[in-house]
Amino acid sequence: MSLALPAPALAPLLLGASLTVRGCTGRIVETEAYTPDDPASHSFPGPTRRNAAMFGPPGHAYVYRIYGLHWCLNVVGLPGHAVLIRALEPLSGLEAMQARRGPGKPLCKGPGMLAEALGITGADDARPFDSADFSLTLDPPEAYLTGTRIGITKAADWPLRFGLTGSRHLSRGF
DNA sequence: ACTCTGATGTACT
DNA sequence: GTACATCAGAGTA
Repeated sequence: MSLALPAPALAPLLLGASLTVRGCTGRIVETEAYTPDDPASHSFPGPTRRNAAMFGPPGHAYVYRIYGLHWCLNVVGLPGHAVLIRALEPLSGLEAMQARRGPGKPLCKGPGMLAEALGITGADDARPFDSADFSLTLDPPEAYLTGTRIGITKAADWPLRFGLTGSRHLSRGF
């Protein structure tokens, strides 16, 4: 299945998918869609050095730093379209994730947390998801939740947040 | 449970 | 200088 899709179609398709990053695996339970005509999207102003991967080939990563401290992982679809991976259900490589996150901390309950748990940094920007380091196996859900995106001020009412129904691993409820 | 705030890098005005 | 696709810790209740 090609990932060359508009973000609002790709985001729910990625729910349920198994994401493996260098030996650690999690099931994607929460995503958000960002499109080129969306004022909240990094692609809105057009291509720049930072967002270059968002305009690159589909099925690659777009990784950026947020608030100076955390990394966030996206899957690129059509040019200018990307899907932010917001939460995972940890499946394997739990010890490595725990070691990177620290004892007692949630592993993948938010975009910054999952990037830290999986060891993702800016070095992974533009990395393809069919490489030795990254792999993605789709398993689209029968049903999913829709809501408004978190932590943005522009286009705050656009219903572009998606989650797996009933998951206990969402960053927040819907 | 909640609200407030500090940390910190980049891109923008 | 200001705004940010965030998280953790401290405080209040």
